[in-house]
Amino acid sequence: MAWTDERIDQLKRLWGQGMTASQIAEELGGVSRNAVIGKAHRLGLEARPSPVKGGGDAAAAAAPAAAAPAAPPPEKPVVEKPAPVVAAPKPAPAPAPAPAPVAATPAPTPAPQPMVRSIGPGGFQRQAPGEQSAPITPAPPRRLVPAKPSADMADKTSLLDLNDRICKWPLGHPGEPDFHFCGQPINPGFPYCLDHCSVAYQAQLPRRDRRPPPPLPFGGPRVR
DNA sequence: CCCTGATTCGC
DNA sequence: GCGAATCAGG
Repeated sequence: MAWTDERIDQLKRLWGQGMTASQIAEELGGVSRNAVIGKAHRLGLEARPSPVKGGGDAAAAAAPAAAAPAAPPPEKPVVEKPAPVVAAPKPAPAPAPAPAPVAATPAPTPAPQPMVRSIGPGGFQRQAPGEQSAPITPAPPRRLVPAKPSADMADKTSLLDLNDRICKWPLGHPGEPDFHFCGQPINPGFPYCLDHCSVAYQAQLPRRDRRPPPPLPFGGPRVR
């Protein structure tokens, strides 16, 4: 994979945004983490705080000092990554000069000027070049609700009701108010009742009778 | 072990 | 110029 102008530009932006070499490599595709680092150095991009560099104090004190005051270095999310689209979390800005809520300052709200952002592979909005604050407000923690908040749920099988004798087929989606499980007696040897076993398991057809899998959109998952 | 970036060096 | 191999800290 060659370093086209476009890819070099992308490398510069992502490196500047604080993405790790691994994340950038995954984003670009077709290159290794080493390739990204090597290219970054050849381009003369600003060095990052390295675990190896300096006498320990030099890198620990000097490097973050330059970048820390305004924006702390991004933390890597603890989220697992089944897909490469989880990359590029935006660092939370320092909370010190937190802008007052919009409701509290109704008077002089400047007209929102159109902000140009590109869209990443996962649908997230990339931070615009001059943009200082995180473009995406971190999702607030979900409100915790009792397992059975209402009478509607009284006879539903909740997560806490699950045991090895009842069907664990989920009905609805986690987080929704009526999310629950089937709860019927299981088909012995399976985690689901007979009905849901018939949904969960399908007889293996002979190869010649199988319908070829539909082509995945966008060329399918990346090859690594 | 995993991760990180830096550096080296053969191509 | 490129990037795998290697180093070395977290």
